[in-house]
Amino acid sequence: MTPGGRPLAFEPDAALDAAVVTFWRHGYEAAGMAELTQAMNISRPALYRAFGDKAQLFRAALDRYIALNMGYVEDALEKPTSREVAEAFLTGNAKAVTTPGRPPGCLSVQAMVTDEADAFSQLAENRRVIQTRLADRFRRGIQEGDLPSDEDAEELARFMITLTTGFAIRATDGESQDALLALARRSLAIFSAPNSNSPRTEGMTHD
Amino acid sequence: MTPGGRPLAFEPDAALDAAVVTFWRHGYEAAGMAELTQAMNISRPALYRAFGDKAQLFRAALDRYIALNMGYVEDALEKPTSREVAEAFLTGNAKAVTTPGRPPGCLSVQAMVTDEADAFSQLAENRRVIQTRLADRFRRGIQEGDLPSDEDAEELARFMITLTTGFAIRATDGESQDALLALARRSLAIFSAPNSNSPRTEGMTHD
DNA sequence: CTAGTTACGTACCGATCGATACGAAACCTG
DNA sequence: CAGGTTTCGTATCGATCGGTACGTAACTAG
Repeated sequence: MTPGGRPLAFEPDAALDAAVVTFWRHGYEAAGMAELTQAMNISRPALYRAFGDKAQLFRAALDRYIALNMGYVEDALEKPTSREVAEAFLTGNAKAVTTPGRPPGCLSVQAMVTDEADAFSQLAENRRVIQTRLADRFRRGIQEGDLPSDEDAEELARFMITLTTGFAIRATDGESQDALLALARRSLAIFSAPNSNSPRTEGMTHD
Repeated sequence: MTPGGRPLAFEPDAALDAAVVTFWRHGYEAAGMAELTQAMNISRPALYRAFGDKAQLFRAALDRYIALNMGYVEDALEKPTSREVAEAFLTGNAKAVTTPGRPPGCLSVQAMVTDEADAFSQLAENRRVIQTRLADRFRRGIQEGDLPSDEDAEELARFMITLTTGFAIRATDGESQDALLALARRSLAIFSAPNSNSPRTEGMTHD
């Protein structure tokens, strides 16, 4: 059984890595099959046999991208305090989107601009999972007392995601890692000021 | 002289508005000529006669988009204090990227994800102009004393642009206007905390 | 009217898109 | 070896891409 047949002439993981880079650089639609096959150094039919169609290839590439390039999320979530979680999340992202030798920005953001419902929903789901885990972590922080009791965990998570999304686009626009790290650091000011649920004691915001 | 000839059968500005919406929704490359001509309700040759090629049409659409949908930038820059400038800029953007009846997000961000060097450089230039004007305004704020003397005007401007870029993507992801407005308000916490140039930035959590 | 000018849109261009048919080649089993 | 299985890549598919040639229609000037 399992007679074997002709063996593969390429390393699937290595080819997938090349696909990751291509999608990372160009997004989903702008990454053509011609460029993908050239980057992966395999023929077009070989790509379809190994990975299915373009949407399935993207799915596989996204999974590998997350596994290889978004480890900072897990690391951040394990930090002892909410502030350290936020700091690790933001600085980890700032570094990930400006890593020398890799495309600037974030595959998940580059490919968000697409009509393809498949790719879009996968990316939105990935974002939502991270945002939920951050919110859960901040909720724990409220319970443990390292965040004010009237803090809005969802809003804080939304703030984090919004910042990292911005980091990704800024990186593709050529922003330096140092500049993004400085922004990450200063963004933590949100932990040192009254939140939106606090009563308007200090006359800081006047709508 | 100038005998006239056959008159135009469509309103150029109305057609351009339709092009704006199409680029806004899909970005530069994903907006096909077929969809553009259908949205603009003119034939393909009519489009090329009136606007040149796709790149020129995009340029015209971008100019019109800026004129009609980015007025909040000018409004913000005229505010009396740096903090009010920032608040108006952020809230104005939050509203602009979630205006009912218009596509969510920002044309300038949607179209940033593209290989087309023409479109990309135009958008990058637009961003750079706004960022520079913000930085200039914040520099004035430092001179006038409404910002600390050790504040980094460039960094503050970078922070603003990064946030609004994030707002735009979050909007396309379905975030509500209220949620973005809350983020805009809370982002102003950066004005109430020591900046990165102050000695000993770390370890100042309130506890 | 005729001549000149400009815009009209059908029909089409070559190039590229994602995706495949198909015969040859490389492996295993017996 | 023969028979079965799997991958190989050339050559090609129809659809769509951005862009245009060209004959016709609508206007003005004389």
